[in-house]
Amino acid sequence: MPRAQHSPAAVDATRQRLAALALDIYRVEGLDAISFRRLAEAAGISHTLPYRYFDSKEALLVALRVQCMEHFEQFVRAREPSQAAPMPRIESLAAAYVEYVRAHPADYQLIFSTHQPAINQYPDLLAARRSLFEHAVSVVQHAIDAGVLHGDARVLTHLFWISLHGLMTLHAAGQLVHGLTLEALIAPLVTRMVQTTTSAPTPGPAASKPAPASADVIVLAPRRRKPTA
Amino acid sequence: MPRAQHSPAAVDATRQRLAALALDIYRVEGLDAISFRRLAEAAGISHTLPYRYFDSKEALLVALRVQCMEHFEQFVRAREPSQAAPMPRIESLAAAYVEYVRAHPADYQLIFSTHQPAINQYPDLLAARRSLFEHAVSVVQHAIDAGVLHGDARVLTHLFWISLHGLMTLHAAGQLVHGLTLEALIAPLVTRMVQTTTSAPTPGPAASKPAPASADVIVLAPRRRKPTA
DNA sequence: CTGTAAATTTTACGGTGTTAATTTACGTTC
DNA sequence: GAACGTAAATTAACACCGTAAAATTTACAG
Repeated sequence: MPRAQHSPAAVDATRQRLAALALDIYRVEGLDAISFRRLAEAAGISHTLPYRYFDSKEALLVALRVQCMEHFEQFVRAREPSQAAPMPRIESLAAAYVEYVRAHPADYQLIFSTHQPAINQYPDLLAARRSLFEHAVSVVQHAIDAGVLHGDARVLTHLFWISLHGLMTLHAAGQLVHGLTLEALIAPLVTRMVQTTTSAPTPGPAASKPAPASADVIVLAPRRRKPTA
Repeated sequence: MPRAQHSPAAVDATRQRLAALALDIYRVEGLDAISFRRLAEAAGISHTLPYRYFDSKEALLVALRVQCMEHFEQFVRAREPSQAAPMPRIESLAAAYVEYVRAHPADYQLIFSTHQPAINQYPDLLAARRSLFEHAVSVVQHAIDAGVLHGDARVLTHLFWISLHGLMTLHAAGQLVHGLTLEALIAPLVTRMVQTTTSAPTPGPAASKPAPASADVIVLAPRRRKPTA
């Protein structure tokens, strides 16, 4: 006798539609413009109905981040050369990364926004990040297998990513210091990244097993201390 | 006849006091807990009086950022070895940077928070950032003058900073991928940073004058193309 | 048609940033 | 010392916001 429940698929579709709408609002008017009431108005529904699709505003923002991350991954994957030497593949990956941030700086800022719940608390976020990261790892692993890179693929990938992210997050937020542009920094950065890892077979103690650093005083590996062995 | 105006010094002092109070709230309860009403209550004043000291909430947040940046610089300067060889000085600077973020992750996140007005729009922010950056530049310049580093000091400093910032911002936001820790990444990162710049005298075309890149297709400098000269 | 449960809207509460009106406090002048 | 004028500070008000609960509409089985 009761009214039939909406199919989970239909609910998911509406959730997607709302998320897409919220993303539109974000892109045009910024983060502060995102609100359930505004979103509901844009969708032509009452201002509490979004609660059927998102547990809270935080959940909505997480959904937006996931959406952006998936788009990011798809963007990067689409620009990957099908057949290429290992290092050019890595460079293409880096180039695609940069290209994405230049094309969608706001989306990138959303993905890596500070003051956001830790990624570990949302399985969807974790999965999206993992997918993107592991893709990069596979490209790096390919270079390692070919003998042109040396070290642990995940650590190496993370090192590459750290540098790229540092540059792109500053660029997207307009925080590069005056006089220095993305164009002036990206080339030397990538050059250094690549050149370091290809030439040096990761000198034992530092890369494979970093200094214990259980105490919080010494953070950097003391470079002048000779290996005890 | 009129009531005496408060001296600018007294007004500044109160502004400082309110900013310090807001920073306390932020550190304990996070960004969303910062509000004029909450701040006013903590300061024992009416909820609109903060407008005497800050044009808007955005201005308050900017003041907090400036406050954190000044503390950051002071923290780093205090840990600088007075006399040391150029490269150890740079390493100490990097270590101090890392130490600060580990000790005050929330403050660091605030300084570099995304979705904040561009730094160029607030002279105070610009000055604070400039001061911190130029300090680092001087340390790098010292190494260049000693002949142990090669290249443009500002570009080189920015490259160092980008990598450190990439790592620390991910660390502070809890966004490092699972299994990889700050401790495991900081040593190889710094090792690579240092090693690259000391060994390579910045191979002409890439570092000094990056590829034109007026079109937005090619971003990376094509590494395999030999210098025409 | 009717009952019933799901879907949706309406109502309500406490909180926010911000502006305008109002009150308070104090130095100057009579 | 009382009255005045102005700066300081508070109060009142508005339009938002997230969220919870109540009220209502809607769609379908019988």
